[in-house]
Amino acid sequence: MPIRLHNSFTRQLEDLRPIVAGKVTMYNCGPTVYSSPHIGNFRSFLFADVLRRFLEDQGYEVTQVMNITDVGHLTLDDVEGGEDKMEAESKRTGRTAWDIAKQYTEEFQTCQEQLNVRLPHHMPRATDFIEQMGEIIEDLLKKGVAYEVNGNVYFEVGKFPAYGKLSGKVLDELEAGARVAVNKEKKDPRDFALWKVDDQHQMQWDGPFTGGQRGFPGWHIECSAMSMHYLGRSIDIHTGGEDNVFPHHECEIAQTEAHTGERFVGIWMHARHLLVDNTKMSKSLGNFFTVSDILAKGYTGIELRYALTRVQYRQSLNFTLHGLDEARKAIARVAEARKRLVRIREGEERAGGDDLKDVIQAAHDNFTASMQDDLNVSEALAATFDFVAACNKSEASVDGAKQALLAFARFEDVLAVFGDEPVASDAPPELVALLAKRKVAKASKDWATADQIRDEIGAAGWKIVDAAAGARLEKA
RNA sequence: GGUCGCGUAGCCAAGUGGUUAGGCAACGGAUUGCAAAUCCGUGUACCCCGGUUCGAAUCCGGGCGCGACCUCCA
Repeated sequence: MPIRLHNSFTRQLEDLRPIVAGKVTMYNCGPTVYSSPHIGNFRSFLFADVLRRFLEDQGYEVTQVMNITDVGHLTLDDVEGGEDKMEAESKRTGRTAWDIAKQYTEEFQTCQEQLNVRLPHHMPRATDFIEQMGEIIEDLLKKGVAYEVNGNVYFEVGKFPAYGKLSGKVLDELEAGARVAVNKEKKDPRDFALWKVDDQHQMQWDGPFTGGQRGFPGWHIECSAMSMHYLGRSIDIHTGGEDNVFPHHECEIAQTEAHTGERFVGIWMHARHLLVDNTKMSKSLGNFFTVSDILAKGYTGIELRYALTRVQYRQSLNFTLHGLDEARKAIARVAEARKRLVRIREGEERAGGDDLKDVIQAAHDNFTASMQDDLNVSEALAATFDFVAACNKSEASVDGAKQALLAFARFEDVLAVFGDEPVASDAPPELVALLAKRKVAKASKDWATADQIRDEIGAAGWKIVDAAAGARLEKA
């Protein structure tokens, strides 16, 4: 069974057919580092991470590139005025744009670790690729699909007939002046900037193309440059949030394909936006969360990851704090089942005779089929929970437990929402001794002593679990 | 206005012409000296109205409601 993925470009599910058999090249639109990344950003990044993990699970050699946008992302208020997000934040805080970019890049990387993200192979910064952007601009100027006015360089959309195909926009509909002041420099209001002249800009470079003046690059050109640098002219998969479809990805296609004459991307994939309490996340509504906001409330990275991953990427996901509580319980259910299997494997709990072979096979098959179906994580989780129930009901043999744990390890490898394999028991010896004393007390019906010992163990941060198979200690 | 998506049991959420998705909660049971924890069991739900069909929550048409995008945004 091939992996089927939804291609935004064709609006259809398509079999993944990499350019080079067995290898997948993937580019993910990454963060703009002018403020703390929020959980909505991470829904997209986690989607990319799960995609990469599943491709690797399926035996593909993946090369993953995620850019860090540290320049040239123009603000709405000032789209044609030349100020970008980094500059705006700099003005607001009185710090340099370079400082701001550095701080938030580091914060982004910390969040990735907290959320159990497998790091992309390359995470290039736009500011390190000015020269490569210049090469593309130079070529587009030479080909006559870009033009220069007062030092500013624009891509001439009218020269690229396929413009609008990804987003489904008809050119005529992109009317001038709808939401943005008309820029008289442009031949056509739809034309977009490749290079902006601005000698006030903190981040400025000599124009990296013939006759180029000092300034900074437009937003879209960075992804074309970095994608081509690391992955070549044509790549298999390009991901981003749904808001990237237009204009960002539309512009990427235009400038890249006008430059190379080849198809830029095989499959475009876009993650639906996250909603919080059924409405768009925004600072003014008070439903805006960064990763650290959630961690500060006492939730773990993995709980947040579960909550952000559990719904398929193309469905809108409604994030709530209640959802985090549910995630915590669901994760615990999986952990409990794994713990029991570990105890059986380690000989700490009596093993049965069931090798769980059929159950394990069904779990693997269902999990794989779900993920192959355009990364249907909800179904893959259902397969996992069915497996939990089956394991709990079984009288697993030592080998059965061992194999079942390997299956759980695989599901964790792909989704990374359950955590590492739990340890059977690592209680300190003195507490184990106390537990033995309690057993004696209980046998002689000395409840006072037994309860006292339970309190002592509780005070040490552990709890006694009286199960049918005998009492054991677990971290409270 | 244009484009697109959604409406599933208390909540979250898969599925998509005939077979119990799953999670959380709730309820019942097992276990226990009591408790905690855990495990097992229990839900016949698909916005409304027409149509197609032997059969529709699933397809078609209409309606109502919600949301997203339309050069800030993952």
